[in-house]
Amino acid sequence: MSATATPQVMESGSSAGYSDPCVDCQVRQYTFCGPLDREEVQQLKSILTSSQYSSGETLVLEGEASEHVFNITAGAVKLYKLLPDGRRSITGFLFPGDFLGIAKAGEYAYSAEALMPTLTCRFPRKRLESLSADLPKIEHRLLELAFDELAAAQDQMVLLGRKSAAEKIASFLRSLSDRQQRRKLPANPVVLPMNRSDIADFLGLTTETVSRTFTQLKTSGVISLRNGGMVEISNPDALEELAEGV
Amino acid sequence: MSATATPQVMESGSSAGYSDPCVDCQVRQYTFCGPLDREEVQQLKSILTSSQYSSGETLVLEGEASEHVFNITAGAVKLYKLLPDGRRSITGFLFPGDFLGIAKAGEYAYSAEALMPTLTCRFPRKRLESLSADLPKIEHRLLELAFDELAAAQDQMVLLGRKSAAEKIASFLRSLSDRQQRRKLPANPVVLPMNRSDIADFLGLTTETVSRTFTQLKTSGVISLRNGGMVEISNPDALEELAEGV
DNA sequence: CGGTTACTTGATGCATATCAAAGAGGGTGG
DNA sequence: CCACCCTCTTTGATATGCATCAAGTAACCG
Repeated sequence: MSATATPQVMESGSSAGYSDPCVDCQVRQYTFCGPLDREEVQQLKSILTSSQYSSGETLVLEGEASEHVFNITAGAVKLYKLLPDGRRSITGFLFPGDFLGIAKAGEYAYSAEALMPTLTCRFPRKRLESLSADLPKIEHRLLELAFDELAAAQDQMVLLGRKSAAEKIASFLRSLSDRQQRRKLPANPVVLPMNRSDIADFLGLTTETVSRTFTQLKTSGVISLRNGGMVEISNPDALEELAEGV
Repeated sequence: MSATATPQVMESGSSAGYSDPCVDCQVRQYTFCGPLDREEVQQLKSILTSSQYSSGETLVLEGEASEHVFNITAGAVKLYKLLPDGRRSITGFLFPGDFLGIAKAGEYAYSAEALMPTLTCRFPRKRLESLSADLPKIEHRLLELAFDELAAAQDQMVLLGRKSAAEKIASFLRSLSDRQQRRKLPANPVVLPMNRSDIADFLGLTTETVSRTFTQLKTSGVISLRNGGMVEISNPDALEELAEGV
């Protein structure tokens, strides 16, 4: 297993007279930086590193000491865990505004890999923790985010444990569409930065079943497949019904 | 769908000259009350209600306004979500020391039902939140607990998405055994307060498959079944290997 | 002790996995 | 700029693990 990639890094603490990346940040409202005032953001900025990863690069490895936490500011990331024999489970996809760095006993609980060129704000865990001691707003917001993620994890358990292949794909597309809307992007078409095999490992299926199910949904007029890995939801109501398992 | 049960309640804020239930609390170290000092615990106690539920009683219903959060102090609880057609997914089991009350947009994300006579400390969410504003230790601890739960949720996703029936049962037994140890109970035998159908809905299987798999594990000498829903782990190494999917 | 519920076991079926190979892009070097 | 190659996706044929359907058996409780 290779070591975590060392990404190209742009130091950001220093001044340059240009516009402030945190003030201009398009995703701040979604992150733990959201509730902070101008001065508090400056404190955060002083410990943050802006780092970029190219497609396929690893951000963190499961089991590594969790020295950093990240906010995704652009791109997309997959989180995954491996069984000893190579079986893989993708436990989530991250998009701009999402948080990365869940740790258990000081080690990352999963590996994370960029699905496309990705930008992050990276914080040394220790320094963020000391800062949080002074700024309880940070932990309050992190707790909100953690509860949201827990609720999403529950939904994913229902999906994995009790939904059919078609229901899984429908739920997946709806969820991505919803997340696009939360980021103020159009609900349609749904952009898929991940390949069929990633989707399969996220939904507990195989590549072939994912492909066949896409074809079925296409044939039945619920979706249509566009170039560049995009999916047009032609019949949102039908997709919704399928997803909810009616 | 019936309303949430109104449990028998014992007011605890009042004094009685007896020993203090919070000071004596055996599970405090596991809960968000853990890091508080004597005086802070008194503040918590003033907003808490001790409530008990009998087997089968509902603590909270998915979709209800989440007015309370709970610490389980005795007994056992199952958390579940339903699909419209009745399919059920059990998303977790709670034991003494565990926290209940994950909410999304002010509504419970799941239903919770007692598996046996169960005691809880129940806190009005609003009042706990205002108290947390003064006692950042509470949110800090809650965040730790939420991260632990998120890590556990990731493991459950691997289990549901990629493990065989035998691996699921083995992982399940190991996990219950570990949790017994964390509560300073013997690792063996494993006590199962839930029935086969609950286990099935937790592992994404059917009752029949759970039963057959128990029989297999028994036949192959990995476990043996005891009275009162207890399982003796006869060969912990074999169980471990199975669980990890080697 | 009878009735009820939970558990186990057996026979069969099906949704999805597996194995296999044929398109479809997409990038690169000639 | 085109031809080739590599990877991803789709489609087809077959296999299988678990679900479903169906009884029997054990445990529990009034």
